[in-house]
Amino acid sequence: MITRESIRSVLQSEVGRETVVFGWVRTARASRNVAFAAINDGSCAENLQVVFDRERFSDDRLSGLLTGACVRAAGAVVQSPGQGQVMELHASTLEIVGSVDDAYPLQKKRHSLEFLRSMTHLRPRTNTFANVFRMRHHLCLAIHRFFDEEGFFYIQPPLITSSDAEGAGETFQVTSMPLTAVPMSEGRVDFSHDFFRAPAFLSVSAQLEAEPLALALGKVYTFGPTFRADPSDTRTHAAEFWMIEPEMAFFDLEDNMNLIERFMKYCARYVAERCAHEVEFFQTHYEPRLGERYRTIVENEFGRITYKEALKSLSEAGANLETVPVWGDDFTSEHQRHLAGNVFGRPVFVTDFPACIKPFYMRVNDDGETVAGVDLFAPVVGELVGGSQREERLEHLERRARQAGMNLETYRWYLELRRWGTAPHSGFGLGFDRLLMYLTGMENIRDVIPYPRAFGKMY
RNA sequence: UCCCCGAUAGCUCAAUCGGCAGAGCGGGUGGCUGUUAACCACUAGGCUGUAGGUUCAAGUCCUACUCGGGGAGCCA
Repeated sequence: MITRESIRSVLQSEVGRETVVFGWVRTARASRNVAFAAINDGSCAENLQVVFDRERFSDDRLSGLLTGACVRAAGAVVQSPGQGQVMELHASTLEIVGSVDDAYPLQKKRHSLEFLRSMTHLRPRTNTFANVFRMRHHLCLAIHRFFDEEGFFYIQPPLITSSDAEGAGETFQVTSMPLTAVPMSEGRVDFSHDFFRAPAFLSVSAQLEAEPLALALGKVYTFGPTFRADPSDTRTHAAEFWMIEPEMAFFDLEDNMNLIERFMKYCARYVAERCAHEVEFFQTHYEPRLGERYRTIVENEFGRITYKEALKSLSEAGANLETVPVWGDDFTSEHQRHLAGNVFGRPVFVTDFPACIKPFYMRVNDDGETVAGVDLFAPVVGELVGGSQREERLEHLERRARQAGMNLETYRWYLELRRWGTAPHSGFGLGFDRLLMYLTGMENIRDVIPYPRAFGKMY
């Protein structure tokens, strides 16, 4: 058994005792009488300064104390006479657990995020990525806590599905057939030889699978990976990302929006409290207005306008925009940023979109031409959430599915939910990694995911 | 997929009109010092992304490609 105390624990404890720490050297420097090493073990953002008395430690023993080396140090926790830290470890023993050679790529100085992206195995050792991944953990917990406190049940939908979830994006196909010799029959792929004896895909959304659970358990949420084969090569798209998809029986669109807003406020408050050091770090190094962003989320009510009102607002801004949308257009990222950034200066809900630009499952409004859908646009990052009240009336749902050219037989189970004990219900989807971008200020989704998968690239 | 920008030492970047390849950091050596991305001196380190072309001369201009970044579209 390895005896060891985390640096987090050391820094939170009292001075005047012996301990043992392990960690990676961030910086090291030697003076005539003493040598210093700042070591970090990932348990917290702060380094522990370890001091070596040079009468006790020969030059030879200290020579392995290089940036990146993994070390074990034992000694006394003492008050630091220096300025930069409250306490430090006065070492009695030093062991180089894992040495480094001079090819170790991480240096004391700042590296570009692009450079670090090329080494996903090493970048967690930098302050930036350690902070991102620590916050990622806390945000996950915030999400589970929020839904638990709200009376939701956490469900795990299948990742392999038989449907290609209408409208949600391109799918990755899953097969056990050899691609070099795909069984064919009458010019078509013969799926009777495939693993499931039918085409199978990686899930692009858990919504359709979550609805039946909501119509039994009341309030449920999913939180897991989603796969999209969209050839979108942008800083906000990943081929594999995590989504939060709550689904609630007896929720109309307004209930839905209220929930989204409570969710966002809860997450921001939770992270601001639990990750105060990390938030401060990101504010200092990446987004000077991050604190303001948190305050805006927590303290202000989100904006709420309809698609129609948004169109009006955008046409008034006309000259300042590249394009002005007309009825039936989807909003571009420029429109989203304008509404959230310039018009409201805070996250804003846009509701009641034309039916023709939204999927078949969104509930048709009384006007017959719009649907009870909602998007949440945030300043800087654009669309964060997409949701809707679901169409619970069988005849409406069938009509819209037919209009969309869908094979009703494939969705028979989905339609049966409306045939037997249907109920008004709503839900939404939120991109977890984008939320993390919003709360860290990181501007590329590839910098908030440990091993990003993107169009044309596996890091 | 389209548009724009970029690629120079291990890293971050300079290099004027096309005219000798530079600095800081990191590495090595020495000095100084309870130091804080320590500091000072010296030192090693380069087929300027790849392949062609123009020119007396190309890091610099032209073409193609590769890789990286940003934007658009689509979405979360």
